[in-house]
Amino acid sequence: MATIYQVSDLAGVSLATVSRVLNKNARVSDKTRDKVLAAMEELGYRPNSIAQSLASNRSNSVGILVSELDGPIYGQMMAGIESELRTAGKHAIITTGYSEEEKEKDGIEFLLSRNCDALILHAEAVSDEYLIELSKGKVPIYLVSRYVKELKDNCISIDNRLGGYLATKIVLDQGHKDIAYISGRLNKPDTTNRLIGHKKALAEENIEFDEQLSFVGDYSETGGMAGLKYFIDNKLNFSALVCANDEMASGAMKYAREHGFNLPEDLSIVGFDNVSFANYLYPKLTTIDNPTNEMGKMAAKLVLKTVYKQKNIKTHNIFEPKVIMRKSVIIHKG
Amino acid sequence: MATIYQVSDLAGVSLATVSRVLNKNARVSDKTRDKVLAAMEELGYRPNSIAQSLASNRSNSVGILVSELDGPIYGQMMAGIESELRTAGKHAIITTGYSEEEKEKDGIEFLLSRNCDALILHAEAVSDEYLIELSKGKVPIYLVSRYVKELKDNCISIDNRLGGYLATKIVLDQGHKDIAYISGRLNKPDTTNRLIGHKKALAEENIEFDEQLSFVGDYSETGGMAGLKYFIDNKLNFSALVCANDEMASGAMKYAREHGFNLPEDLSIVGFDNVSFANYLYPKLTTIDNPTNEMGKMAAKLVLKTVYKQKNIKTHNIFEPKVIMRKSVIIHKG
DNA sequence: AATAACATGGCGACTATTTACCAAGTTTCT
DNA sequence: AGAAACTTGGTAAATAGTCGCCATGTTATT
Repeated sequence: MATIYQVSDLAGVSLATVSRVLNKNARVSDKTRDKVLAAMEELGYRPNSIAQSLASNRSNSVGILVSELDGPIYGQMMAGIESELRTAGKHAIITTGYSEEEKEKDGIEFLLSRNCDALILHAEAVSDEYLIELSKGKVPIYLVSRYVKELKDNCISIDNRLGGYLATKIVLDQGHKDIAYISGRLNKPDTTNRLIGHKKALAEENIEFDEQLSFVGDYSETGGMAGLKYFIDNKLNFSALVCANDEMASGAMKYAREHGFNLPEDLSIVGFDNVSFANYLYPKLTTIDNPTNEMGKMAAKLVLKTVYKQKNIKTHNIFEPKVIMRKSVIIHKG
Repeated sequence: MATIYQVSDLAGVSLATVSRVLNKNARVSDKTRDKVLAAMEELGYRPNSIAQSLASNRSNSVGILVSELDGPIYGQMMAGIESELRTAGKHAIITTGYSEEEKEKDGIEFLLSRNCDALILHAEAVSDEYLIELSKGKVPIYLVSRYVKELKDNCISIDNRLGGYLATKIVLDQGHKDIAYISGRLNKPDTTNRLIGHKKALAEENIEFDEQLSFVGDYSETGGMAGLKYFIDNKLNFSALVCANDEMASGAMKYAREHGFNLPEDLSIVGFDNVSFANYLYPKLTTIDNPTNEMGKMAAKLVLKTVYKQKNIKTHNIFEPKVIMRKSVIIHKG
């Protein structure tokens, strides 16, 4: 493989000039630049990114940690991150944490050992304290879909409180009064904020929040099934069900259908996230859009702006959830 | 960040010895190894992977090209690749080609410019010739879910002919005789092989393949909808539909339901791939499992074995598709 | 106790590039 | 014409390791 020495030889130009052409950090006359570029072309020169990294102490790579590679949400997030980084010539080193504390820490260690210039983390299991401590290190970290107050400028998240509010508002607007709620585990702020939003929507309609009509699931399909089973087994009265994510909504749908419900006639259901399969469910799931793709893009932009000092990049940290109306909610006939 | 010099200082040992400990390529007495490891620990030493790469001319990174980051298939494939590579301490640089020739080439160029030790490609748009040419370069390439005869040792693929055969066999076994088939575009061997399998299954039952009852789709939901529309508009007679992938099966289901079909009573449907949402469809889709996750793992193992010379790794190149029985096919009442 | 095998030290070359610096030459402007 | 601004050359240090060689010292084997 050709080196800059050979390029400088062939172009009849000094090493420094070749470097200047490569890095665009100093004036080079058009004539000499053309000579250099022609020489590179002729030699098929490709800068050795590893040597560049070593000398400049920059790896031009950004470490990405997601919970899964094959979940519908993470895929979109990665797609967003990768496309932004790649157009900037940076690359993504991707690894997974499987929502387990030890594995997330391992993954982060792994990324640090690869000399990433920054980390974009979708860490779920690791504590706020750990992240705060980590952020004191030399490698800047950015959090997607997680809000940690102390690191708020480096967080990209959605307004989960508003999301929870909107989800419940959908069924309220259709006249439902008895609304069951399946939450995720309450140890994450995302989850509790969705619940707070739910309660707020109820309060606005002067409906008292009924502890009995809420269930703590685990964001999985089976969690949704368990939740609906619980409500039915306890002979509770409800005409609508709001779930804190689409997986649980899907599970609830399955359980409902297996137990003689006609959907959506007998039960209106709202999900959260708007994952890709929400559109494949029957009936198509009404849900709240969680713009993970754009959040991924924004996280990447934040890195480009703050770490790589690119100009003219506009960023914002909080995204607004949007209502996606489909077929799983109907007007309450009461 | 600490360097090996500081480690060797602190451990009271030579540079060479530290390197020996790091690379495990020469005998080091337990006593000195412990001293070295203790020094590393104390300094928080982490080898600089970039300097290692430069000096050893190995980047320990493998470039991955997939068609999308957020498709159900590619996610599983990446998950398989990444987990294998990571346990071996190698890392994955992931990029996308969006099934477009130019973008795939760009992506490959990008990966080559990052000094990857090998490429694992799920390239769909690029020609066989291009890949063969590429394989003559210094960086070895491996193909997933694609079979190119000239590179067969570097290809991981499934037996699509058998898959197509099994898919059609499912409905034949339930007594169906009039079987429609929605194919993908016939420019890819995967697609034509599935069709060949379909024809073979028909032939075994002495059913003549009816050109009218086959439609060329594009592997998308709308392709499936268009296919079913075509069969219906032409007033063709069929009780079962075999689709060359799950997306098209899902589209056909939607179209069928919107046009008054009761599923699965009025039409039995078989998909192909067993993507994650197949289980969320209603009725749950009977399909052929395409073990992309394992294929990804196998591709990574192949790289570990052939590029990184790891021992005791067993590999094979062709995977067998399996039937996944669910609810979208019922016995033919006729 | 002699010899072989093993463990370690020390050195130097090598990897491809960045970065800073100063000097010298060339344009351009006034 | 003289000064200022721009362009280029040349050099050298720095980046953090790998790799191979040979000499020397230390154990183990017989």
